[in-house]
Amino acid sequence: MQKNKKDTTVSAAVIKRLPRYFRYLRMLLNENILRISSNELADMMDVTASQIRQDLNCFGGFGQQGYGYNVTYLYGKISEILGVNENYQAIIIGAGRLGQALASSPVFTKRGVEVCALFDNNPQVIGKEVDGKKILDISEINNFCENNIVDIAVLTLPSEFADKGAQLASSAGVKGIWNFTSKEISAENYPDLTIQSVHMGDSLMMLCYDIRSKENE
Amino acid sequence: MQKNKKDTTVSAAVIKRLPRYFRYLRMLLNENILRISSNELADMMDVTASQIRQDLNCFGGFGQQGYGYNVTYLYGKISEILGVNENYQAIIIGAGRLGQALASSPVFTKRGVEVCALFDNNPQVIGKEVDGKKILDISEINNFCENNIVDIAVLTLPSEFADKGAQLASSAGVKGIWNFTSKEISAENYPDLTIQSVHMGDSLMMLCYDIRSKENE
DNA sequence: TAGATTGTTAATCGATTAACAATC
DNA sequence: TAGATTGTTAATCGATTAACAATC
Repeated sequence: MQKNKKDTTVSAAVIKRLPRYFRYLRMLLNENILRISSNELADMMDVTASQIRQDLNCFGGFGQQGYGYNVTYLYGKISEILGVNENYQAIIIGAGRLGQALASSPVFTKRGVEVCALFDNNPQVIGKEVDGKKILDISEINNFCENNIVDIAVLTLPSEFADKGAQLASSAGVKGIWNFTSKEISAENYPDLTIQSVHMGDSLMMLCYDIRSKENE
Repeated sequence: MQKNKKDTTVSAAVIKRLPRYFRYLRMLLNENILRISSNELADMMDVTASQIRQDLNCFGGFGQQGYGYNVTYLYGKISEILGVNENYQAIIIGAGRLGQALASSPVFTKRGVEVCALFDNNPQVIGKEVDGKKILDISEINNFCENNIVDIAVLTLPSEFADKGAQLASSAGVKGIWNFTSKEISAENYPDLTIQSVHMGDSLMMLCYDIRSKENE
């Protein structure tokens, strides 16, 4: 079998930048800008044109010499790479304030992910609906996942139950975990799962660090 | 004036790792482990001992040859570096579901940051209290910040109002913005402010990418 | 064809790792 | 003192940038 560009692994550094390209390309589309050169985009995004060309070339030649990049086409390609068209289905484990906030936020729909249900163990919220999605009893999670395609489990339960949530998600057979707790989910414990942690707390601490170092200048 | 280690700028790569050290050290303290070598910590965290020693040495010699690191002391130092003891005060701009969720979450208190008020323009929520914090009318923001010390503004309003929120925060005189919208806040427009964006959506997209690339293996 | 801009190779820069002397 | 482990320098590795030939 021939090995083409798409088969080779792309470095994490590049992957991390893809969502940002996605955001900028969508902005350009919204502004009806249909053509852009790596230099123009580089100016907008405050990176080098070289980096943009290198990054995009990890996935294939999306541009055209002498012309630049067709924004619609490039946006489509990046969307494809990031799985925006896969229509991934997500469940939210932990229907407290954060879980409910996410359920009704555009963060999923904007990226082609759909929330199909929430789960909790609190009788006060079980049975409720958030943005048209039902909050079910946590004990129904396996049953639900057998009867519905579920790709992603979002962990929005208290940090002390993070691992319990991951176990539930794992045994329910999801492909990935989107972790909002402050605990790390050990990848070794869940070899079949892909895990992404938001770690909002880390972000807050970096903000505090930056504030302090600016003050001490 | 003598230039000491603390004055030299530390690379962003190192700073990004500090909150993780903070989390692991707190875990160790909770388990009453009061002494640790770079090798042991490296095993726990799945990084190299060399990296740990290099990272910590950017801020000073926190260890002791032949002994290792005193966990209590090191935790204190990292906390200090990250500003955990500064008692920073935060306001939340946008008291929708996400804003209210954050207001009542432990993400702030665990890191020594205090939420002192929320702001919104929706009469339905103005006057309400969340976890003991008042939701005030957005028009009172300047007045509030004049009469209270406010270091951080948390942006949890709809993305289309991100820049409006940043302007409000800026004119109210906060030091830093913690941005939860999907829009980027241009640092050039707010030279006096420190900005940290969570970009949850980017995290979700990377999760989707990883799921896809695992499937295509 | 001439001009523009990509795709790609080569050069540079920075970050990570290895090694070891200093020292508790 | 001997053993352990740091702090720090030197070597390696990877990521970013610069340069330019390919080509639209």
